Amino acid sequence: MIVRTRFAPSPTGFLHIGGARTALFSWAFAKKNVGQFILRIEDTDVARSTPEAVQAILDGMQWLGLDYDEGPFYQMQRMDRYKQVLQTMLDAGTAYYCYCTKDELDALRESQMQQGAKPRYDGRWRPESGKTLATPPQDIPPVIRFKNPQVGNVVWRDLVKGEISIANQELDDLIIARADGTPTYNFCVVVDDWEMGITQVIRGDDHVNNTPRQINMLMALGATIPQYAHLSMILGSDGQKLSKRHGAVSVMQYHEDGYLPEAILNYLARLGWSHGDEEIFSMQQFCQWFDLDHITSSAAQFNTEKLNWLNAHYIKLADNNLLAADVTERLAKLNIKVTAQPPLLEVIGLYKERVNTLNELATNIAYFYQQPVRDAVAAEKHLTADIMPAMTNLVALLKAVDWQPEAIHQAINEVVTQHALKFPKVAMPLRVMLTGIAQSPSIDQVMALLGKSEVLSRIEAALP
RNA sequence: GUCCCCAUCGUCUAGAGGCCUAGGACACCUCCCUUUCACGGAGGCGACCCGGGUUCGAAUCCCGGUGGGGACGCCA
Repeated sequence: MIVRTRFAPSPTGFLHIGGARTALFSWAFAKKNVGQFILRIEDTDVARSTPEAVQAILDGMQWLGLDYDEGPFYQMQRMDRYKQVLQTMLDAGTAYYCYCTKDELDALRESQMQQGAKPRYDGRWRPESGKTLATPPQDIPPVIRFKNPQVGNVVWRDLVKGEISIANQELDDLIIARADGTPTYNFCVVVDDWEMGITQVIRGDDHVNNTPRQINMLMALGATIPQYAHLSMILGSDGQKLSKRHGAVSVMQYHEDGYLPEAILNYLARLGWSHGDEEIFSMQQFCQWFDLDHITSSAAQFNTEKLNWLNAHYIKLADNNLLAADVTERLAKLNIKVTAQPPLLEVIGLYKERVNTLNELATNIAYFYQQPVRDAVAAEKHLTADIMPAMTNLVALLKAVDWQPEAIHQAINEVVTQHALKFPKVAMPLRVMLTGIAQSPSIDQVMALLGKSEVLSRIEAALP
């Protein structure tokens, strides 16, 4: 049988890091098994779904390179089909109308909670042989409920958590269609997973409790039951649950912040899954290795340091032309225009091994294209009066230098010797004068790239 | 409250009864490299939640406890 997996986000917000990992694992599982990966937008919550959110999800998937073989399907466009199935269930007696109002239900829930019981529908409109139902009120539009079995257990072997068993007694008759006739999530999922031929449902572990209900509905419909794999959640760096209010950020925010998709993907792959001691690998490699057996069943905490490490790694590997295009845009956002000189490709070559993010890369090289922003602490420490004679001397020497790193280095050395100093004693003030800060790559290389006239003018501007 | 799930260094993890004196990675510390900061290299610190069982032998299996998380919507 062909493996078919799906990612089924609801468009009520952006694609966040947890959703991205779920998508990644579903995608990888399909790739690994030469199957198909389907994208399905679960937009039945009309009140909260937005076209912007749909777009944000699509953008996120695209940025990460998570391509799908089918879809995106939109549940709102499948209404007719859901209603057909609903009618079938009504006819078969596996679903029924319920005339309870929301207020009635709220009151019921509250009293059950107060008694320490699990809040659940009490079945007052559930048809039973020998039971006489009240007369349906004319003024209340009914919802449709699924007639869940009341005895026995629902048991399935979860592909990551192992055998899970839940008693039907714990389940109530859930609403599968609202009073306005629109079907609800649990019902649409069942119909779609069934009709789209999903073989493995890979999703967040907050769906574990929905699974027995879905299995019951699938059985009521005579459908094939897919396998389930429930992924544990990703916690924020502080160990707390990620939520819209707390720490959850869009994957596109990582783009903004200067992370490469390769780094995000590699990081996410290792968050909850492992292949021995492997830490760094391509998506191609990941798709060959990926399996459900090596997924951790416990929650994982997000760790920016490790992401940074991976990002730094992938920046080192990245093509300079790609980095140049990206960094040019980032600099433009800072109102810095990249000019032909110094050559951006060379500047990037000098800096790509020293940064964690593309934003860092952009801000670190900004001084090549605008006057340096001087750090007060560095200036106070290194731009001391006693060094100025040497710097003045350096300017004179540099004017005659053939502008190559070696020659520049020699000129500095000459000043060092003449003034009986150590190399850093000259290099550090130079660094601050040219870059504004006390850290940079080899100063002669920086100077070579910056260009003779610019170097001279920056030093002279810094001289008393 | 009820049900479900989870538990190895600070963090991500390896671990399928003897290979474990518990391995790797990030972070941290030290040293080396050095022209500052990084990069890189070499070391170091650091964990099996607790208690019972099963077994010749348990991080691994079972039970209980504790702790954490999730679910209990006319949300998904």
